[in-house]
Amino acid sequence: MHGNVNLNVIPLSVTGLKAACSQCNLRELCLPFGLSDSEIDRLDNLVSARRKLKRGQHLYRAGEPFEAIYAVKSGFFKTDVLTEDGRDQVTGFQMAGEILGMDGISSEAHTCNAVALEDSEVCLIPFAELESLSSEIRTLQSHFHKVMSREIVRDHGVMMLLGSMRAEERLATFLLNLSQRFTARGYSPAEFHLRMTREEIGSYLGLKLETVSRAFSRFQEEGLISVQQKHIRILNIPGLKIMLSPPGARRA
Amino acid sequence: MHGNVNLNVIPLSVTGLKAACSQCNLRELCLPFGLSDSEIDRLDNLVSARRKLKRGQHLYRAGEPFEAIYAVKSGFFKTDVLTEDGRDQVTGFQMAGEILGMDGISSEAHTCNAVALEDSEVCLIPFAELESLSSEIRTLQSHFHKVMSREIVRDHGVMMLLGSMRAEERLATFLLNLSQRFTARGYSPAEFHLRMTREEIGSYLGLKLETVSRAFSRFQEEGLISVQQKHIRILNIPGLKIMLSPPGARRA
DNA sequence: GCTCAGGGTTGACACAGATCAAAGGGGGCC
DNA sequence: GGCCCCCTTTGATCTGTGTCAACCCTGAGC
Repeated sequence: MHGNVNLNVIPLSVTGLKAACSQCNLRELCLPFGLSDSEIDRLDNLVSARRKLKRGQHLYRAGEPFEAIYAVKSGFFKTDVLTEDGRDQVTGFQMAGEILGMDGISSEAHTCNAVALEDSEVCLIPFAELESLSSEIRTLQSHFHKVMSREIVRDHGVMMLLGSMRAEERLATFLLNLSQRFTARGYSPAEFHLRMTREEIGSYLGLKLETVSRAFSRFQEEGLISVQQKHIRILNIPGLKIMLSPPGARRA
Repeated sequence: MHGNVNLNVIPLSVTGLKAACSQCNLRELCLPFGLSDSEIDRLDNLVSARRKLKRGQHLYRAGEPFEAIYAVKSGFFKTDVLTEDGRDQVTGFQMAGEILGMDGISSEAHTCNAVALEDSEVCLIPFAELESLSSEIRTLQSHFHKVMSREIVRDHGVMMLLGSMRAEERLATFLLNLSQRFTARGYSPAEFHLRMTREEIGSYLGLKLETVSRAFSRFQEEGLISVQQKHIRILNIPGLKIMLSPPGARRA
């Protein structure tokens, strides 16, 4: 049902049909973390398919039946939720090694939309089979629980950000978080391309796009970062970290 | 390690040492949901102890080692997270049948504080044993995953609230959410006591206590609710629901 | 190479909610 | 039963961010 468009457009996606966690350089970040070689082989049988998405394509939409979770193999995603009255809120950005779709477990239907922000590839993990296997492999069960729990902790961090930080603190937190996640994946901590628009950043941070833009400009004026459209270079990481405390505390 | 103070103060808490999910009127809301009688008996062996807390006592604190999750048997809790610079953010309020502590799974240490807002009682569920049992009882495993997922979905709702609602929409959402949860527990949908202060409500909703107080006053002027300190009566539930759309959409 | 559309930046102004301040009121504790 | 502290309410003012608007830049498509 899902994926037809994609398969038509990119027949070569069959190349990667076998997911092969055992061969994947993300396995230490992703679901296989902590498993033995033989356990990873069993996980390989479960993670049976990949799916390629073009920029702008939906991986799933709110309301669709939930059947699988997804591990980002490459690329970049956003998730967002909509209210009846049309407002939407970006709830997260996901990069390689991160898991998408766990919100759907509770009601057996997805509760948010997941959209590729660049051409991307995901590994499809059928959820019923994951539950079966995790009741046999205790390390897998335990690690999956940790992945879900980490999502809860991450959400609490976002609540903190939205509930009690000012605009520049939010943006600094966001940039440092990206930096840290890129670093964990072997990329530069200081230089990266944003895959999302100012509006999407704003939605995630509870700000309007103009406020995001002004905060970028201000950081640039202060020599903390250099911004050229979506290309960001962090010039002064400690300086950015100082932005995380409220202005009062900073001057004191 | 934890709980010493409590045990010293209230020796009678031993009364409830055996938790007995099978006898609990919350079992349809709580972890045992969907289990057969014989499965519930096995869960009973696992949920081996209860713990009583006086108002203001901590169930756990950020940084403490994580060993168990807790089901609220009676009473009312808040959870909050702190930043280094001393700001805190209430991340949730928990009532009977709800599960506390899942944030601690990921790092094997609690990442937030849980505080009783009134004299309360929880059932202690040792996590390692829960994982063991859930790999044997598939319905338990599946239900536990749903409970964690529901927490993620709830967090997304809070992110939506914090990221894109105005003060009165936030408070209306909050009141309707409480109303709905009290209803599910057999209490009145329209009349209840708030267990938390205006400041705690404000922290949860990303507002200052004065703003919360003013929004209460405004709802009262408009005849939507009646407020006497912590006693709330909702007079016009449909009217409150209309507050959930932004003012522009309301008048249109 | 030009045009066009969508994203981004910047400025002026408005306003929701924060901040500061002062005064009531209720519940817990002695 | 009385006192005191904390919570709450309300008013006045301030300010960070939203809103509205104009313009610029860049990259895609013709």
